[in-house]
Amino acid sequence: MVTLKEIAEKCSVSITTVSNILNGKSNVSQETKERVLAVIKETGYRPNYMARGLRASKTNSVGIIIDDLTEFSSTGIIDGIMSYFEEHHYKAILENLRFYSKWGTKWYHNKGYEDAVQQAIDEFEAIKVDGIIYVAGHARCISCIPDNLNAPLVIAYAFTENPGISSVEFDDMQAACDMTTNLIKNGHKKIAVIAGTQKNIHTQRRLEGYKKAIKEQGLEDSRHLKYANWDRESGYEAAKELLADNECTAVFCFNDLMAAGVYDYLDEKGLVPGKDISVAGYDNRTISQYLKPALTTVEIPLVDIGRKAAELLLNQINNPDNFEPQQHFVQCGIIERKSVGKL
Amino acid sequence: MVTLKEIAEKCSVSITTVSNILNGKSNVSQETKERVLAVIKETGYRPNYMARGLRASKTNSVGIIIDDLTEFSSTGIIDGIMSYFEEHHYKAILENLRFYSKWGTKWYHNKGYEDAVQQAIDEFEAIKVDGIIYVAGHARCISCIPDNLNAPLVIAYAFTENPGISSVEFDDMQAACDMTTNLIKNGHKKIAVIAGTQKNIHTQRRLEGYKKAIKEQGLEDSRHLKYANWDRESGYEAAKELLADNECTAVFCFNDLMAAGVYDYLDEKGLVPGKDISVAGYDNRTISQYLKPALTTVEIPLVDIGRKAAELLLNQINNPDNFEPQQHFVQCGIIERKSVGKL
DNA sequence: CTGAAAGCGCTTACAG
DNA sequence: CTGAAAGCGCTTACAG
Repeated sequence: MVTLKEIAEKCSVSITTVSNILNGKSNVSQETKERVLAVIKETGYRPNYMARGLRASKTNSVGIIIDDLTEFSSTGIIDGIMSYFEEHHYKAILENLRFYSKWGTKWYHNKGYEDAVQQAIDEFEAIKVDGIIYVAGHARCISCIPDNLNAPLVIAYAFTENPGISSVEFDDMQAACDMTTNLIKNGHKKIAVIAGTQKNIHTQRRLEGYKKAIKEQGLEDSRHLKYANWDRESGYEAAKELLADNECTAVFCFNDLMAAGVYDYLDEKGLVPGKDISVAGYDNRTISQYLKPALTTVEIPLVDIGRKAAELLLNQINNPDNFEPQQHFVQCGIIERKSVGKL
Repeated sequence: MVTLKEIAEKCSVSITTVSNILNGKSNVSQETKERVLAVIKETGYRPNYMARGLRASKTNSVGIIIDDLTEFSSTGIIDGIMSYFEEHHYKAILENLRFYSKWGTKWYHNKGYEDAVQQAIDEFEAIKVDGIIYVAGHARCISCIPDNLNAPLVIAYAFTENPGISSVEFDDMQAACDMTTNLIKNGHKKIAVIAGTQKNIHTQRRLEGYKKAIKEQGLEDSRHLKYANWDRESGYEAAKELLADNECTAVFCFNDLMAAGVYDYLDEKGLVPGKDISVAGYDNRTISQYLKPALTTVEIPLVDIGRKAAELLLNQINNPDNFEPQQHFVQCGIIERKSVGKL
């Protein structure tokens, strides 16, 4: 490994001068600069990251902590974060907590998880990252972020009650409202809803959005509501109960997986989604365009969430003193496909 | 930030002693050890990663370079890599090259990509990782790995002609052979194949497997072969041409996306997959179980590929002198669902 | 414009 | 069992 010292010797200058050139200081003569730069190029010299990080306070790197990389939302958000930092010449390092893989879907009941988060933050601080982004696997109030952080931290896909920490989420409530309104505008007056698990924040927000739309459009609140488990089977079971009385002309599922379960039920009954009964999903997962007919659903702007989180973090890094923590909400879009029919 | 020096002062011992305790050296009295450990705990001291890395040669961290995180194969492989290293107390750092996102599916025609790989390797060497895993987005011969590596490197999901570098892939040929045999055992004698792009290595290997099975089972090579583009539309188009003459009773698609295209075509014709015509896929992507009927396909053991790559790398790190580079092939499984019927 | 020197927080022979 | 000292490769006042 070539070092500063060797470059300095080769050029017969001091290491200070080489360092100054490397760091774009202006106090070096054009002649030496060119000479040194040539040698640097020729030797393939790269500054030692450890030494630099040890000495300087800034490492130009940020840490990303992620609940679980295999969650459907993760890669999009990370891609957004990484694209933003790439543009701004920051290095992004990923720490994957693997909560779902290790502990299943109910991992947040496992108290050990807070220690794991704490430890990940500690490690990033030990590595001296300039900032940290915590990417959650689902919306929730995150209470395990310590107060005495050495580096700025922003939360993506969840929030916190700590007033000093920024977060970026998507506008879950409004998207659910928009989708419901869309259903109503298509002539549906009795809309069943297959919600997620009852205490889940996504469930609560989407339900709120649904109710808002119902109210705005002057409809009555449906009694056709089932809490389900976010998966295909529970969607199927819920459909079986909800649609038995033939009262509803549409079903709003709070995710695409449960919508697939509704398709299963309809299939079994010889009913066609979008024709006999309309169904709407949420998430715009890949499967939604492979279902037949293709599923009308809500698109969550994952990449934008990632980019926005990165932007907030970078602002905070660059203005540690006069930044304003903010709770940012990115808007979702409705993807209209073939599963919602006009009445 | 608490430092070694502060701990030492608090305990009235030298920093050497504290360092020795931290690194599990045995030459410390039980009494001092306990006293120091207590203070370390109390102060929440964490060793400075930079300082340690600068001084010691080993950082207990590895770098993962990935063509593109958003490829379907990426998260599984990475999850495998990270689980292995977590068990062995290594830190894994991810660098996402974002080739597909930046340059589309044909990015490897873009010569700039080799520089990007080179640069990623350089950066990891500057960070002083103990080793590097390169996770490819699709199988190919990787020729841009420099010879003068400072850290061991292993390739996952692709290979190289450099004899000193280990790689781990899956047995593409054998899986295609197995799937074809499965089709034949179900009574199919005329099997159409919708291959991927012609020069692609997956295409070549799968074709080889298909031919091997045909030969082993004493069948004649089918004339019903189309090269397609790996996507749904091209699968649809290929099906249209291949199935027009009603000669084939089954179609083997070299990925699930194209199989979905075949479903589209069959649907249009009022034909039922698995009943009127059998169809097999490859990859076992999420969509394959949401297609109707559920798609019989090849499962690629992504997590195993990741874990194996991690294992090979760790072996090489621990035995830099007497390790044997190897080309490892992980076996695939066949997932039998509903799209293949018995004749 | 240039360089000698201190120091970032550790680890590692080495001496006692 | 314990510690003084050198040194990893840089950056940063500071002096000239």
